[in-house]
Amino acid sequence: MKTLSPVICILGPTNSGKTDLSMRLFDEVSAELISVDSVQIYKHADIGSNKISKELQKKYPLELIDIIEPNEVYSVGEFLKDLKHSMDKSTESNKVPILVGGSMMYFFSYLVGFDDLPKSDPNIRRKILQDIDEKGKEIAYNDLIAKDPEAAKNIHPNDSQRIVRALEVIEISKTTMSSFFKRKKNIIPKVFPIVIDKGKGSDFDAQLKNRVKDMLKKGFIDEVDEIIKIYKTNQLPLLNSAGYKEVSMFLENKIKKDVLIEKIFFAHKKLAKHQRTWIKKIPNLKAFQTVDTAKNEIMEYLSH
RNA sequence: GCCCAGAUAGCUCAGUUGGUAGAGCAAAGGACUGAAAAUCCUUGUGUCGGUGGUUCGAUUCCACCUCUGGGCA
Repeated sequence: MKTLSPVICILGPTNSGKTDLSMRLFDEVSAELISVDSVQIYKHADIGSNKISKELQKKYPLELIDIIEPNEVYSVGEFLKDLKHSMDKSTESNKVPILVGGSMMYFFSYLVGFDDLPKSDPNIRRKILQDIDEKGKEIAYNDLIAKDPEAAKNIHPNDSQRIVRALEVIEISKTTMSSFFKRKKNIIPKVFPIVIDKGKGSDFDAQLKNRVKDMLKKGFIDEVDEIIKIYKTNQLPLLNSAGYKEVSMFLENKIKKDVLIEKIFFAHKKLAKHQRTWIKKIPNLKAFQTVDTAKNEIMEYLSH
């Protein structure tokens, strides 16, 4: 039996140097880079999700990017399965898995735990959504209180997305959603999770703004236009994500070009804020402000 | 120089038939179990441009002033 390799996790808000750090580690250790990113998962979503260039990808191959079409359903559950495969692969080839990315719920589920709820069923979901459309979400929420008061307690009456999900789980499983909740701990023998964040402030804002300008220069708008043409719809989860939503609104003439940059910038700032809120909840993270200090500490950890 | 329209929260603006004001965006904090870069929750004192006047009371009416748009010379 092989000795288990330690697992390095690099988390952090957008624009913090995660990718940089992962590539520099790759230069020095025999590693498998694995993306933890709910948008880079998608094919065609390159510029807006800040994927590294095709050129760099040759030198730094990334697992779990470009694995699904934007019109396919994907979610945390799928991700955890895919992640397991990628990790197994890297263990077999004696490489250190380096998980890097900004999808904090994915990281949270991997590091803290996740339960086997039934996966979403499009037919049942459609039925529930239709019901809400006809009768309103108040009725749906009351329905949830009746069927699963425990779950309802933790869901706000306005949060229709969660109400739908809870009703869906009940419908599929014929039991309550809360009965699944155990936060079953994943067993990770050796894991070294770190967060890199240079902090908010004017530097962060300025860099983020430049990054957004860059995206537009590289053809972000064309990218979104292309995606809408290929899949013949703009009703895709991808087009709801930070930046993609704004560009798609621009293409529908709902916002003007001169405010587009600002809107995308704000969307990304909000994303960073949301990511930081998640990060506070993840236990045992080692925090770093610069790529250098983080890299040194990780190298030191790996040398034992 | 004249005429018109503005000046209200960090930004864009609403409003008060005179009783000191509120939306969206931004900001701050938070929730989060198969859409999660999603979805949702909480938080609003701001010389209501300045100075005077009328009034019990003015951000609201009046006068003048300053500034900003636009038009005419």
